[in-house]
Amino acid sequence: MAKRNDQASCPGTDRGPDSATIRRIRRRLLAWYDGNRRRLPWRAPPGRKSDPYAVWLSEIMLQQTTVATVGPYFGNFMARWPNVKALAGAPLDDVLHAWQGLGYYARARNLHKCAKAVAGHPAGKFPDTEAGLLELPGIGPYTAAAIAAIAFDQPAMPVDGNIERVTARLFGITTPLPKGKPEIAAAARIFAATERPGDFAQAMMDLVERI
DNA sequence: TTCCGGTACG
DNA sequence: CGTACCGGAA
Repeated sequence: MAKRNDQASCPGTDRGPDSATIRRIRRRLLAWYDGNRRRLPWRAPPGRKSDPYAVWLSEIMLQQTTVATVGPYFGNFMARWPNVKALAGAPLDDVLHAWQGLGYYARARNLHKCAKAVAGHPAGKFPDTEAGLLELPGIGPYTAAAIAAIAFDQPAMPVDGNIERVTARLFGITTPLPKGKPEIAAAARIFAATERPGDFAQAMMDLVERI
């Protein structure tokens, strides 16, 4: 990895926000988040460490359902299976039944499979890197980045359709999708390489509600 | 009623 | 790379 091979030889695709712009947007976004962050059951209070199990569980549920709907299900799961070991030890049928109403039952199966995989590890804990998380059942690129950032403060940025919209808005990127996707992804990625990756990710998520 | 969406799978 | 999954929202 001696040299960086960007698209300097490809005219028209090497655009990106300059560092001053990025710094300005960072400050603005974090300041906004510090004053407007949503209080969510799976979200740790400011300054406190979040529970990776809770973050993982919520992210899996939120893949397919709104915050309002997930709320009660998340509470039920946490009350019944407070940690990954408890969930791993539960009968699959119980998990599927508790999942009833959320849809995408393949994910409930993967949830259970993932819990068993994690609990089966020597450490019995979730991997704290994006790459490690990505290997687990039911965890794709988006969820791996979300958990890495929120639970472990790793420099990762989950990018879904909403984050794309927010990023495009923040950086004034007007290139229409899907053509502007690489440009937007590049901007979002720069965001992640900062000191408060978890807060950035959650700020982006919360900001969606205000756009 | 159509459209939308992370992930796994074909 | 396209499709299925399953409910909610438009």
